[in-house]
Amino acid sequence: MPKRVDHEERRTEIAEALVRVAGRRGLHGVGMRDVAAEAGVSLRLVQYYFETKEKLLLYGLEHLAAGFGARTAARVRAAGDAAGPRAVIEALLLESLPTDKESRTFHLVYTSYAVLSVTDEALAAQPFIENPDAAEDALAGLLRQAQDARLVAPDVDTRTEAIGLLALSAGLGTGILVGQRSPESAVAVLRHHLDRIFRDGEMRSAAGTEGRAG
Amino acid sequence: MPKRVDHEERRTEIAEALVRVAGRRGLHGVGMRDVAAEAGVSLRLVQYYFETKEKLLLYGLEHLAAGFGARTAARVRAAGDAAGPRAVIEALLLESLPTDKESRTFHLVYTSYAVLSVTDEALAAQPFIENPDAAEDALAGLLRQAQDARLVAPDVDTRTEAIGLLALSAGLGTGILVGQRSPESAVAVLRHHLDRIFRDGEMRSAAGTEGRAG
DNA sequence: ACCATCATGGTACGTTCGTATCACGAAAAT
DNA sequence: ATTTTCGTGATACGAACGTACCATGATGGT
Repeated sequence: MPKRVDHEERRTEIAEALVRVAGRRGLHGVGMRDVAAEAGVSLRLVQYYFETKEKLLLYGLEHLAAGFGARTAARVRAAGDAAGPRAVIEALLLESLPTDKESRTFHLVYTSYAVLSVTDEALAAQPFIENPDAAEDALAGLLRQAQDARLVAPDVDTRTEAIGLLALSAGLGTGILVGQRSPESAVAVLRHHLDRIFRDGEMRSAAGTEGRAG
Repeated sequence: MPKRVDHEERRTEIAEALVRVAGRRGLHGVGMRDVAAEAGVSLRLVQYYFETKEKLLLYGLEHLAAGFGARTAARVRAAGDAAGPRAVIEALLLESLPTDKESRTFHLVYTSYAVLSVTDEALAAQPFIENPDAAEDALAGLLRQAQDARLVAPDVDTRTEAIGLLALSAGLGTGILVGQRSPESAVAVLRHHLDRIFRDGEMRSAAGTEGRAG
């Protein structure tokens, strides 16, 4: 047999080529031939590793989501070493803003997938439910953690606040994507809301501490 | 000449057919023939009233945006007769949530357009900047108005809050669209944030009134 | 050394899409 | 009454797309 290539690695390369061309020309209008050319392989090869386009798209979505998860985890880990919950939360939310070109590509393609999944039942809407739910749980946990550390007021509904922050950052992200809003202003708005949550926490928990512990 | 048909009316009918089929099968994968069949006319007719597909898509976007604007204005007008700024703002924000099927279609197709506009330069990104900017101005104005009526604390940055509310509602809308979130919970989150803005206003402006006016 | 199998290339096929072309009836203009 | 222009239909065309098919080196197993 020939050189016994690593299939998974090859699939990854092709999937990344798919994401690249989708970031340039849009997920619509990306064809097998485009992916093949971008990956530097023949059309047959793309067919070989992914038998059908649908499977290619599905794998591309999984790869995209996995990459985002890893990037976010790395960013959170990097921020979580020294700083407190606020920094971790900020890192988590800022990662989901299309600030640099790489992040821009991710958000564009991911949003394209999300829109596609509404009408194309083949593209499971599962990732678009599970992943946000996981993020929501994580963020709610971090907020609760901050609440325990008296950085956030005890009467704050961490679940609702987590939902709101994620939806806010998603909305700001699309605003950046379509060119309506600058990344800087989006970051400012996001920080403003974080300030609100954490500032209120300081004030009220300080008052609460006085009342309770003298 | 034959029956001298109203061009604009015909274009509207076809554009609405476009939106309908786009809501069912997605904006991608909507072809001239599909639109023609949905509108109950021949392919040639679609070509006749819109020479090219690009022009059809553009007109469809304009029609969609105009319809949304009219619907929002009507809803705001209906709410603005009796109630205060809070009700008006709530009406404005709730209209931009895909609660019923009609609104769902609008949001899906509009979002599809937005995603398209990022890569297809033909589809002007203009509507996706101008319209949100207008909504932002309107909402900021309403908040300022509420601030003048002492319903919102004077130290609230109305512009930032308007941006945040709109981004929040956009993000919640996508969450509903992909099936991650129920319309009810989205409405609850939105109301929660409105409560926060207006509740803080009552408390602080009451305190401020005592301090200033005794 | 042989052979079965893996990796890869080239290419053809059927479909669908947007667009262009040809054709014709019908009514306003003259 | 004729002519010209408008509205509409049917259909053809070229391109692009996803997929299928055939071919062929290369190499690990025996």
